[in-house]
Amino acid sequence: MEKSMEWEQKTLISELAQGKELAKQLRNHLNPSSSLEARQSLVEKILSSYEKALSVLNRGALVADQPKPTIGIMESPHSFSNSSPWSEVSDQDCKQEWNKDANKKRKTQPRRTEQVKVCPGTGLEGPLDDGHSWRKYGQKDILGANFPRGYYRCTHRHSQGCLATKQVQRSDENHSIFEVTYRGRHTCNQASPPHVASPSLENDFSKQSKYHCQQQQHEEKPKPSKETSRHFGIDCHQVKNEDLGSKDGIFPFFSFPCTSFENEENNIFTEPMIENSFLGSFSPTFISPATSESNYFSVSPCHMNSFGIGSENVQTQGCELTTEKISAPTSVTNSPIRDLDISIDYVDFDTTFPFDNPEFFA
DNA sequence: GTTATTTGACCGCA
DNA sequence: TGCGGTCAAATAAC
Repeated sequence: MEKSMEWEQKTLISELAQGKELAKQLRNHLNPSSSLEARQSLVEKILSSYEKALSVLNRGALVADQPKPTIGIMESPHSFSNSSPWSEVSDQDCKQEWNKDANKKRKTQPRRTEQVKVCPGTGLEGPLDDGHSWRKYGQKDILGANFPRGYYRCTHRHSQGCLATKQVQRSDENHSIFEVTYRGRHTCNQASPPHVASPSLENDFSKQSKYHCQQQQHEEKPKPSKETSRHFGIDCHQVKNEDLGSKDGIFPFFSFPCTSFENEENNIFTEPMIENSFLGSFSPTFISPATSESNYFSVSPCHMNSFGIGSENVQTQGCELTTEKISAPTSVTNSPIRDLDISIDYVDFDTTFPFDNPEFFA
């Protein structure tokens, strides 16, 4: 508990410090010779940092007096209770929603959207490995979208009644970006074999020649072998929390690629810290296997700083982000920690934290 | 033979 | 009634 608070504190400090650092960089970019792109990028990063910090604070205020769920294994949706830190509005909604027939549509179901950018050449071979196994159950042309939307559900749907689903939609504007929308909550307890190369989502969409536009074709690569698929990477991974009207935290997690945690200076997640603070509490999903659309990507070190989200465009849509869970799938070959699922929920937030202490913000 | 994917059909909501 | 989401049979891959 104490460790958790310390970790949260570090998170806040890290985010704020990062914001400060980025602001400094932005200042340096204020001269006319600096590119607009660079400035915009910095602004986004700064906003991201502060949003992150604020979300931690907001959530902390919300959950301070509430018991925390154990992380990792998604709670059964039927087990939602008002004692959950994710209660508030969404709990009721979710209970209502989830009590319905699992097969019924749940349009109001809380969801979270991630944007996964595929870097051509280093490309991404599939949707993010969020530590769960997914099976595609449908694909649909969406009005106004150039690319079809893929529908996936947890492979443990039948065996364990896991109702989690996700939708993968290739972005129209940027074909290298996949928007992954998660719905439902994993109730499965995964105990699967290690990562295995799997069919790629990129291929999935690539195969659909009718959706190929000329512009895109140069981006599309021939179907890589399983071996080569390991060398693809994510350039950017944006995470949005949608439907936050629910304030639910049903998907209270970020998901981002991370590095191998080898740089203690840039990463607050040093290996010992991870082992001591995180791994011990992680669910099996933390070390879950590759999924049918798992990624095997290498991640540039810059993608993991401070909270590991720094250079990621982590966005929260709508209002507050009440809880967060961090998933940091990494290359099997690159990282000693393959899948990192870190829930900040796990961290107890103490409202007695000395925010009024000037030293904290120094 | 088993498992995963594809795809047309169906259902329900707006 | 159109559209998004899901089902389930057919097919492919392993």
